[in-house]
Amino acid sequence: MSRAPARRGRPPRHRDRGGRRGRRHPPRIRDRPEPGDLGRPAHPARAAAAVQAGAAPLAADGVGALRLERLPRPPVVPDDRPGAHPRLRGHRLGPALRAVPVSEAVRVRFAPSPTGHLHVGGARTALFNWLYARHHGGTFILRIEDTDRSRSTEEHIAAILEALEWLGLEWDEGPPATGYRQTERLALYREHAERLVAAGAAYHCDCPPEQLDAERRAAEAAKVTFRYSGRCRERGLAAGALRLRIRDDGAPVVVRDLIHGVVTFERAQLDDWILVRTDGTPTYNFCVVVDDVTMRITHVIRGNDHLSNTPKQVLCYEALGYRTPEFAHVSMILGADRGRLSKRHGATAVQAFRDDGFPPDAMVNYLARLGWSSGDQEIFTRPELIERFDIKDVAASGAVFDRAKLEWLSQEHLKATPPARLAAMAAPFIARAGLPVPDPGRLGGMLAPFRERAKTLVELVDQARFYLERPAGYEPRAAATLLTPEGARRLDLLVARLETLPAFDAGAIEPAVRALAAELGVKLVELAQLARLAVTGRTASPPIFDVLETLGREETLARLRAARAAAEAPA
RNA sequence: GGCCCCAUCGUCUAGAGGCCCAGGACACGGCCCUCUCAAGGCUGAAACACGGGUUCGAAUCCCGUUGGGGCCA
Repeated sequence: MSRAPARRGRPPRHRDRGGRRGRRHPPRIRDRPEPGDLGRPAHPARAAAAVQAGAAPLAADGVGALRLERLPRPPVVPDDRPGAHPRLRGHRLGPALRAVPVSEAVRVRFAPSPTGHLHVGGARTALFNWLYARHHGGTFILRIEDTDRSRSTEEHIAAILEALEWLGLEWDEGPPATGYRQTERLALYREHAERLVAAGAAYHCDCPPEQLDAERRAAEAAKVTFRYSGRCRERGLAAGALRLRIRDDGAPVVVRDLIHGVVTFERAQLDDWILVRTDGTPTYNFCVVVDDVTMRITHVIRGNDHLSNTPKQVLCYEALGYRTPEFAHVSMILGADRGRLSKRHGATAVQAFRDDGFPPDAMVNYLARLGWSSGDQEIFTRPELIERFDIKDVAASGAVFDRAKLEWLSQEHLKATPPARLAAMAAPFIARAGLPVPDPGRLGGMLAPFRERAKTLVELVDQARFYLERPAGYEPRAAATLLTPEGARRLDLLVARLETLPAFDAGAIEPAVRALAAELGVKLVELAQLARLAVTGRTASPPIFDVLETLGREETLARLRAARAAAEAPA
């Protein structure tokens, strides 16, 4: 029996909206650069940066030539050209800050900390990166941020890789190759720190933590932002924590974000933050900048919780003489109470969903639709996601995780899964239940009718269980009304009819049973439910005549007789 | 506390000043189909957080309030 494709053919409908949208709104420069833009002279600053990057490409394992002079600040002009990025329209930007056409060289990364399992929020961030890379034919890089040695473990790393593999988010660069863990990149951080010091862009500070804490508390009491006093700025110390020297010129720090538009931070809110701690360990924000620079990341797509860190990082890029990547801060996934998603809201680990029997494609579909949309379409295959994904369609607001919708999508994907594939996906769950795994061909036939009845593979295997073993008992309430002396008589008649049937298939069984029902003067449902209970032990199953056919004559008769015996036994 | 982000049905979202007394989907209710359970078809209820402004016209732009979230070695 052929199944409708996942999309269930509702094609031209949303083309309306999409098409209309396409007509009414100017094409974005990311998609189609305006011809007029091509001849525009590049801004000197940008050109310089491009030359630097191009002339001295940095390998992931090397530093390359670093230039430490500052980029001149571009003049500020409104970016209201028709091709301007929709999220950046109307903002006042310098040309060097304007959206540039996406080149073929898109490089994105997912950088989890191995301090726990991969949770759905991280998975969605990884997915958006992956989709962006695949959509643009770019490179998806996996980097392990394991500088927090006390909480990072090999087990977590393995679990994260496993979860990503299960989701099908294969990475182009990353483990097991070396150079993609921060602990393997310490020399890089040291080198960059030294260069910053040599250029006078960073300085050492030996202010004791107690003093800084006191100042922090004082600032809080005075209801102002805590900023480092700058006491050690000009002391020329050779040791201590390393701080970035922020030029306090009063100009706001501008973060361009592909989801949030332009976000400005007052310079007065920023201070000379610490790049390297007194004990020599680099801080998170410093590592991220060095890593993203040396890995030549073009688009930083990450969680919203990093937006507040971004101005600091931007200043660090500038101090290093690098142009900043494009940023896209994806909203967080929330629990039903709109609070941060946590275990008390239910499962959050990707692997828990795998174990619950969700197909990876369904998980990917759900995660993609959480905060992203493309017209009215809900069900997407992987290629469709890659084709349609665009950061401009990612929502800026947080999204509540809704398991019910995931379950619906799961069923939709299950319905579109060919029997052979279904058998392969279900086999591990059958084995886990301690049941024998039939050969794939036969199993596929058994499981196919359950696709529209089960939300997960676990449910599916449970419902199909009667194919894999004889019922251990009968559903009590149904047994009380069906497995009676009258039921025993009917089972006898059923056995007699089926025994002599020339062909044992649904097409032959159904008329025989209908005829028997007519002769007995009972409704078909009486016999159907009786047979169903006898053969499956339950009151719900796929169409009973199909079930009998799949079970085969011998097994059917054996189960019918067993039920008859149970009906005769004293209740 | 300071700063930043966010705000359309219960949930995910569409929405780019008039196509909107707001569309789709999940979940929920009803009807149909039916050997059970599903699936499917039809259908119902359900939202622009609040207050100001701008405008002939605001879900949409601006300001504020409220609420939620995040960051602050």
